[in-house]
Amino acid sequence: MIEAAAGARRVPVMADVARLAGVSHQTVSRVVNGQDNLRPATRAKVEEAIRQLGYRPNTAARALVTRRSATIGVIGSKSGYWGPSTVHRTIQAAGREAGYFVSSVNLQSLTREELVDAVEHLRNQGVEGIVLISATDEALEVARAQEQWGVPVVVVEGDPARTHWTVGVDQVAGAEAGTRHLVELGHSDIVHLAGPQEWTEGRARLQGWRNAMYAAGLRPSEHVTGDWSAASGFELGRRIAEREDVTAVFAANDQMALGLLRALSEAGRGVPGGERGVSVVGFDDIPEAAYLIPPLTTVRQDFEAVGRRAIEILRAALAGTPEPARLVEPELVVRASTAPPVERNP
Amino acid sequence: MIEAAAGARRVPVMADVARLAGVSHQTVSRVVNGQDNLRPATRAKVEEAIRQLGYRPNTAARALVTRRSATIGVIGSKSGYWGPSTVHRTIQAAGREAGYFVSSVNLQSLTREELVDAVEHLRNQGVEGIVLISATDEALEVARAQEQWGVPVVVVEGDPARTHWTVGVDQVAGAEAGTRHLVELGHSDIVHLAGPQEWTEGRARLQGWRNAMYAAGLRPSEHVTGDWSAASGFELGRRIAEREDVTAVFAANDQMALGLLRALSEAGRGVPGGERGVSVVGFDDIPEAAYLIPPLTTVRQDFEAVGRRAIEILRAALAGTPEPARLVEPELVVRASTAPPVERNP
DNA sequence: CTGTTAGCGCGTTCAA
DNA sequence: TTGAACGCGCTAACAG
Repeated sequence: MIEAAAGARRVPVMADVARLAGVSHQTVSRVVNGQDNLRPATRAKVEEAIRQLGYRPNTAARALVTRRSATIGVIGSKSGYWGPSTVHRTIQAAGREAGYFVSSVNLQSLTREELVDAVEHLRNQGVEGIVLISATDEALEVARAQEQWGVPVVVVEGDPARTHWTVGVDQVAGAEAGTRHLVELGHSDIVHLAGPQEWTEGRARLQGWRNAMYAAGLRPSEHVTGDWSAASGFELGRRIAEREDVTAVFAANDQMALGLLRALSEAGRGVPGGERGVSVVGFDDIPEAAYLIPPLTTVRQDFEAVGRRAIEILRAALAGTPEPARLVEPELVVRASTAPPVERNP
Repeated sequence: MIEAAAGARRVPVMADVARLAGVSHQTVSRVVNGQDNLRPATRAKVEEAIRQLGYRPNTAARALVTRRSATIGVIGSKSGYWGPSTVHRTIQAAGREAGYFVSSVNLQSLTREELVDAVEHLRNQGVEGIVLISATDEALEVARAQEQWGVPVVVVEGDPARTHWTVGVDQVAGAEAGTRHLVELGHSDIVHLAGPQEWTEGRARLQGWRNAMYAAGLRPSEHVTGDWSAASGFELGRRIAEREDVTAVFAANDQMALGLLRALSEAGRGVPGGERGVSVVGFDDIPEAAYLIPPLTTVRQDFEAVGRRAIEILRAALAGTPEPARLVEPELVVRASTAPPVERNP
């Protein structure tokens, strides 16, 4: 370390600022932390010294003494679906605005092992709280043990019955609205192209579809289950396309709807019109939804609201004044992929 | 703090482990850091004590004394396009695998001010290095001043001439391949639906298109410039659809191609066939590309390779053994949206 | 192979 | 309103 001693440029520390300003390091600390019992002249001197030296407080030292890392962790998943990744980005922005550093870890798969690993990783970093984005059953189970984690955990789209703090969109209401729209157009044979049932969203949307069917006095036919991907929407769509009685499909997300649109198109079944036509409703309102062929009627989720709300809840929990879960309302966006069914000639 | 002293459960520290194991805290440190000059029996004792207490090292204290935060920062953008966000997720995974904590900040817009802010934020956190994902001119300019930042910065899709460390896909080669494919099918009037020209990707793809046109002895017609979104692809596509002479379009990304497909469809111009048909090539190969109507021929980028490579380069830079930039090769994926032009009856 | 000592840079006492 | 002393939990350097 001879070089350092000899004057190689070191990162300036509080003591350097104190020396330059002619005060104690303690006074510098007060300026940095915005305390008000300081003579304006003193403050000015210190601020000038800070500027001149380009001083910045050492986060590690501060964290060590305050026992607060000013960091929160976010657990997302590696798959880049529009919804979760938008929530993730919003959380990062909101977390930073709230004065936190945001550390992320993306899971390859939502297995118990990977999840526990991620939590370990974040706890090692000393995060003050965690937001968990992908709510599968396994994730919820792990999150349930949060008392042991020592830090509050907010689960996005979690099951209120199984997690302490949660935030999300009213998935059931959204699915009901999407299905009801089809019912009101006159459809009665409405198939549900469902999402994976180990996801809370997948289950809730299935439930909403059923609710709306029963409410209309219709018997929900069986549903088919995909994996959120366009590929699965296409594969399952081919089978749906063979069923001439079907006049409408409510898909659990826009990607699957997209694959479905192509399957229908290939099968020569128009969307929405024509004698063998099929109406399609999606879920999410991805940015491309309005530009599909045809433009997709879908249920919009305000992912940014969810992300912001997640941070609000986490902050409240950290402050010791927990807030109740509150659902964000989804909104039906009607475009060109839905229309009344055309009379069929038997 | 009487409660604490009275025995309220504290987070265990190294000294607690040492006491329980009957060794010095230094020995515990050695175990924790995996040094090998330890008697197996001692190590076992310590490990048992660690397990029993649920001890975990305090990152802040370690960072303070080692002057290493074990954290790297990633700067991305709030817009959630497939490419950048895939790279972002991969970087997070690769960074963590390399033993780092990964702190992210997503920019609302890529203005100079926001960028400087993000860098400040990350430096305050004491990150050891930074990966900057969105390479616009402003971003590159800010990155250029990295000598002042005190930490190495890797720019994804940066301009090798203007940034120290960079990694990316050979955009020019990709655009050449996409355009050449159209040329080889027999098209000569190939329009380029370009990306924003302040993005290095946007410029490089334009350049590749031009190169391929000249190489084929064709005169590149003027290009139109979008903003990467499906909306802009649709708007510009409507104008392109009016030009009956155009038989092919090379779009700078898949989202714009998606919007374009709809514009062409609305204008009654088939893709790819028919007398007024238009062939379309995209760029990126988003997961939905294979399920558009028709399935999109496009240039695939290996975003995960880019993300992994970014971490490799950053690690090398941190280790003081910088590696040269190396481009990832893109790959043409031929699907159904391209075909030879049909003879026109004038 | 293991223990002792001395900080890392900062905030929290207290006293002045 | 300001300063001095102390310690946060850990690793580095040395001694044994």
